[in-house]
Amino acid sequence: MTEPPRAVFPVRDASAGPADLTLTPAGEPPRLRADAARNRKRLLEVAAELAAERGAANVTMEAVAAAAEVGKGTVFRRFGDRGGLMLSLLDHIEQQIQAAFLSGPPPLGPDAPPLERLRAFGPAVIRHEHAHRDLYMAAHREQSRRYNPSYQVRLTHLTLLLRQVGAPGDVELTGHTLQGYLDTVLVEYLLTSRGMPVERLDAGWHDLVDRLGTPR
Amino acid sequence: MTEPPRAVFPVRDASAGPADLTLTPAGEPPRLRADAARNRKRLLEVAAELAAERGAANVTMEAVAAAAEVGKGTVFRRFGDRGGLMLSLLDHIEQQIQAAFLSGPPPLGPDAPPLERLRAFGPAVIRHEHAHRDLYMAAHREQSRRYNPSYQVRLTHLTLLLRQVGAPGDVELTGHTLQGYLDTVLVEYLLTSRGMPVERLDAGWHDLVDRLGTPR
DNA sequence: CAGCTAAACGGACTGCGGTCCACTTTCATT
DNA sequence: AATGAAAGTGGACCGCAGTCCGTTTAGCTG
Repeated sequence: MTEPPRAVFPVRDASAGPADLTLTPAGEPPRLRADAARNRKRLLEVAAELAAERGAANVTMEAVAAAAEVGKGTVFRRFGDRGGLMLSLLDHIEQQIQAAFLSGPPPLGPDAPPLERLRAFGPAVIRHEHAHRDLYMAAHREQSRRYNPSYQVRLTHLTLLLRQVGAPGDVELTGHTLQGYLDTVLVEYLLTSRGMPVERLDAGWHDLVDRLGTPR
Repeated sequence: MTEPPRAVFPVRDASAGPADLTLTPAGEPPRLRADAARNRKRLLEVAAELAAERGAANVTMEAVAAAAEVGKGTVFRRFGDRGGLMLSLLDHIEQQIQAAFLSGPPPLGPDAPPLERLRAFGPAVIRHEHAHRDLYMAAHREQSRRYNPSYQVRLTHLTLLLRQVGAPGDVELTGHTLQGYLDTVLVEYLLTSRGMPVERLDAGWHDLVDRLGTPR
């Protein structure tokens, strides 16, 4: 419960009515002391290594501490809990897709018309999450902080696009609905347990966007 | 990992294409030995008591075992893990709402036209989940088994109704989308953390159903 | 009713997440 | 350079989920 705000894009909220999201305290991280910063970096590196070699689900806090040659308390002080560590690991990966839809090339990025961006969003996220499912699932398991900064960024983005395409109704709720469709656990369940081809999920997304996004 | 199938309504699946859901092994519970059955019952009673008095989140497996005067191993043998116990506790509660929409009075039950049932479903579930949020949240925390029998029952019901109202597109995926909107954690977040009035969620549901359910 | 086997039982044991607190280090101030 | 306080550190410690295995018991079979 001590972890400084995650390195999520600042996102000055250009939309979202009552959504002043207290979750991202907005100020930049309260600078760490030199030794702390060094340790934080080492911990993340080591944790990423361990996750790569034995799967994120099998990374224990103790192992991370040991491999980084610090005390266990240090890991907890820095990341709060296991969920915090996983979220921090995810940050890096999450930034890739954030960059893609906030400032990348069309059809995802800002140079495409809103409807196209909206349609492209789903397939991109689905593939991204699937590619990094190990970490996403592990982070999910520690449900502390669902509705974390990443979620908020995606939500803000979706509601913005929805407004731009003239979506009717309660745009914020529609955003949550769309996010629900992209939920990692659901996607993984459909792809893996139910064996759906990813194209079917894509089609489902396009349908959803068409129905929820168009002015009717 | 030993828990016998939950006491969910058999639900001879009248719809659901590739949904032969292996999750509910369909056969009735492989009868327990007399002592085991007795203990199972005691354990559930005791667990419900403890949950009522100290909150489901604070019920430990050991405490349940102790209060029921059995060994810890017995609790685990019976319910597999904490998630299994919580799910079993929820069963009882879940059956109430299942009964309501499978065989209760209109507008939820079978004597109302499908579109009305569909529209009534959301508000009913939202209120139900909210009323029992303690258990739903606790059960959720043990994410082992999301997409459990209860989920499947709701899904089957929703897809059936969707077909009856002539919903276009991929009805199974639409069912998952609707379920996503009713996800306990999301609902709780919106109601509690975001302070939305429940009527707003109701309205969102009606909108969603209208948009996804009507033939366009 | 005796005998047998699969099921159930109990509780010691392990491993991990998370807390606590006495001690050390950084770094701003003067 | 000295110094004081805030920040950081490490590791013993705690509680709980989940496992393991030697013992007990239900309940069939003859």
